[in-house]
Amino acid sequence: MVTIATWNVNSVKARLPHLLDWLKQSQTDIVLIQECKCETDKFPAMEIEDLGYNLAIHGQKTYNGVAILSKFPLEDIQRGIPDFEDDQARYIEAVISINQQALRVASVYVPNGQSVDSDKFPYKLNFLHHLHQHAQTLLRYEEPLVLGGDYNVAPYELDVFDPKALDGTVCYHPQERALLRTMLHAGLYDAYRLKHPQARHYSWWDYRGGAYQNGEGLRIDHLLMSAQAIDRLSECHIDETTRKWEKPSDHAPVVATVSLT
DNA sequence: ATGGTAGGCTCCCTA
Repeated sequence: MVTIATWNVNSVKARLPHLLDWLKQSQTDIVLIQECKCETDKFPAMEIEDLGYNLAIHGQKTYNGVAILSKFPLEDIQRGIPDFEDDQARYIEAVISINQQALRVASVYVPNGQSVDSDKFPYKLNFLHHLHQHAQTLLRYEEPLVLGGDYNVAPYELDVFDPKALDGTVCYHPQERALLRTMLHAGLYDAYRLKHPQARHYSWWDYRGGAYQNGEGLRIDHLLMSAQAIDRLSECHIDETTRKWEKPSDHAPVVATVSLT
């Protein structure tokens, strides 16, 4: 059994104690993290390596930044979506060898978009378009594939606390939901939703307005898997433990267990 | 109620 998680940590330096504690207690094999908010050479690599992880980092100062933590060896590291010019560090991909079997993974941080009338919103749609194009390329390999990350999109009504009020706002706008659902209809499977078809469980809660205490969240962090990976999925859950800790990330980890021999 | 909180970094931007 191999466990794989995605977690937007909102600053790897500010969240290092939480990250280390969570890694120790959860013993997750592969962790895809987003919003590291630090340059590659300033990444707290030693503390994480000391817990037995290999690292692939695509860092950036102040904003963005993604990384892959893996107890198995990492190969063929790719930074950025191929054929997509982007000065923001939002995508890193690697091949993980597990008992001579290849599992391709990526840590993805889709732009938030800020608001629908912002110029960041078309950038978000363009990013999703290129992510979809690249996913199509990867799916043609017919391998176990996990594209995990903060997608900043809640695909269905069940994924937001107030679908009527939020309809048309960023993270729940028809255009971005359509783009994410295009990926889901083109051969990628949403691991959490597959295992919990009716559950209303969120992965992100705004820091503002006591959103977590009020149960006002969105399910925007996803583990999207190819058929070859989803066929081996035995379990998937959202781990709210860390969201209850002092000074938490606004996101909770999404964790899947896959049987790879 | 056009706010609220958090992180990084600079007196503001992003989420």
